Amino acid sequence: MLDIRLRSRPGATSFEADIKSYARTRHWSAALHSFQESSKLHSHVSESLYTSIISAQGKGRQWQRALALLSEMWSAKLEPNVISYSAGISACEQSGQWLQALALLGDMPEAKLEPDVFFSYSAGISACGKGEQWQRALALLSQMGEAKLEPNVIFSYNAGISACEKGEQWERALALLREMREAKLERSIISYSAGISACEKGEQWQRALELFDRCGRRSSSAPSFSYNAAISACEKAEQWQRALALFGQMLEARLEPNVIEFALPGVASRTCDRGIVVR
DNA sequence: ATAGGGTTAG
Repeated sequence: MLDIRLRSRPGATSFEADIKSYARTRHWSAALHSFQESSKLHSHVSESLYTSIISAQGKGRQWQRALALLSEMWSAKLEPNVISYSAGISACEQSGQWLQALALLGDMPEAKLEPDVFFSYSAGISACGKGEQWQRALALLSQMGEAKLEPNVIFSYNAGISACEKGEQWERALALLREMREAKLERSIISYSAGISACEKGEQWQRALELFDRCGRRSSSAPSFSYNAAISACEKAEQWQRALALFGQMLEARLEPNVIEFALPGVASRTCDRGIVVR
């Protein structure tokens, strides 16, 4: 009996668990609803719970809600910290609201918070990239340099390369890769993949393949991304033999191509009809 | 001790 009553009015921890599991399973509005219930029942809602729910709103592309929750924190006498702000910036980024993302980033010093290289800046740079604001993305990158936000700027560099890619600035993307090398920053498979994609958009398939060779395409983190970008570059340049060769290499390396990778070299219909590999 | 996002293809 007692158990049932306890369950019908769950405590804070149970709400937290519920909310997080809703967020994991992408039930954003259920997460928010659960959160609102929990706010009603408990006088105190933790910063971390607010941050989780802000993040969940971002994933559900509900940037207005995310921003509203962030300002609600102040009225609830909670102090949003770097993590809360980063979640907010990220929410704006995911919703394509680069201006809002930059506004939040700019608000941080006023709240006596120092933007974090790992998340605040990279989310802001990504937001600019998505909004086709590569100049602003690069401005943020150099702003970080001035603020001496070293050494782990790899994430931000990668976001910057991607911003150049989206803005069709392949030369600048390559320049960033070079800068990374000079600064002795580790260029991950992600850095290279973003660079390859930039070359692809700029119709520089030879350069794309050069980068592909350089990145080693070993099974580090997500090698299929770099294969994908390289195959796509060949496909755009009508280098179908090369695209097929890369595709073959992918199979040899025991990477499982997905449907799109099948489609790219123009072999999709034949191979897929025979039901090979694709699941 | 509890939260936060670095890439791509169609």
